[in-house]
Amino acid sequence: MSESVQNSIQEITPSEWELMRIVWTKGKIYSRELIDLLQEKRSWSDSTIKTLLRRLVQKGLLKTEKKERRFLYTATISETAAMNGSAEQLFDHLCAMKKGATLLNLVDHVTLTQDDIAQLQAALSRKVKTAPKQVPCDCLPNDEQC
Amino acid sequence: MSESVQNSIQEITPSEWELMRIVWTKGKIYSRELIDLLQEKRSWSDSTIKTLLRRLVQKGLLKTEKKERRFLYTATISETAAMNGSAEQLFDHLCAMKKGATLLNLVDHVTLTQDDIAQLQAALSRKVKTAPKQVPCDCLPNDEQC
DNA sequence: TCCTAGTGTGTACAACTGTAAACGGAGGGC
DNA sequence: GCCCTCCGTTTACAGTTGTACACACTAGGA
Repeated sequence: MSESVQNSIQEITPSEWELMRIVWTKGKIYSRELIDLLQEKRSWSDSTIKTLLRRLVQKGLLKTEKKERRFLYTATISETAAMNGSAEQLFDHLCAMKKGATLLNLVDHVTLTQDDIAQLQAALSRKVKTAPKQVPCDCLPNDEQC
Repeated sequence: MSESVQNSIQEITPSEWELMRIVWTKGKIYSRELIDLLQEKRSWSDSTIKTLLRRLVQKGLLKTEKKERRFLYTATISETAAMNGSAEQLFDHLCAMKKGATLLNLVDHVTLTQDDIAQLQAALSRKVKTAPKQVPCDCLPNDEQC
C-alpha cells in the first residue's frame, strides 16, 4: 500500500528538489527543456543547472539515456518514495514524544483536499485502536523525560 | 533588537539536532554534562561536540551564560518552533498536490498517542469544512499537472 | 569544408558540515 | 608557588552544496 521506504534514500538538497520535481512531472526530459523550465522560477545559469544534473546522476537519483546527441534524464526513484523518505528522515530527528504535535501543526498548515482528509481520517480511525496512552521521550540516553 | 523571527528558522543539521534535543530536554546544561550524555549515544570526541556547540552559538540557536569558569548553554528557540519550522521547510519542497499523501504516510508510520490522534481528528474535522476538491500541482512554472 | 550552435565535461571556489587534534588560561591540590 | 586538569578557543582538513566560467565535441548550416 503506502510506499514506505527502504530506509533512508540519498539526501536531496533544496536545489536538487527543484530539478527532481520537474523531472518527475515530465517523466523523461532533456537538459535543455529542464533548464528552460527551471529558469522560469530560478535565475540560475545554465551551468549551474547542468552541474546539479550531473551531481544527481552521480548520486544515482537520475539516470540518463542517450538519444542521438543528447541525454534524456529520468528519475530512479519515485516522487512518492522520495517524499516519504525525506519526511521520515526528518521525523527521525524529532523527540518521539513530540512527533504528534508536529504532525498536528502540519495538518493545520498544509492545504489538503477533501479526499486527503478522508484518507487521513480513515488511517487515524484504524490507528486509534492500538494507540498507546503515551509515548516516552527519547531525547536522552537514560529514560529522563522532557 | 531581537526576535525578528523570519519565516524560516536556521537550518539545523542532523548532528546539531542531537545536541539541541539534549539542551531542550535539560533546559540549561554545561558542556561537560552534554558531552557525557551525548557520548552515550554517539562516539564523537569531546572536540567534535565542542565544535558543534560553538557553531550552534554562532548560528544563534544556543546562547551562553557564564557561571564561574564555565558556560551554561540554553536554546534560543523552543523545540516546538524548531520542529514545526523544519517540517514546514521540508514540505515547502514537495509538490502541493502530493503533500496529503506524504502526511498520510507519516501518520501511518509515526507512533501516536490516543491524545495525538484525537487532536488530529479534531483538526481534520475542522478543516474538512473548507477543504477544496483538489489542489493543483505546482511543480512546473506553467500550469501543467503531474 | 569550416564555422556555429547546442550539449556535456572539467575546473573553480567559497560556505557549510563532520570530525578532531592541539593550544591556552585558570582554579585546585600538593 | 607549581603543575595538572578542565574547559573554551584555534586550527585543520576532507566532503558536500551553491554557483558558474570555460572548454570540448559534434551535427548541421553556410
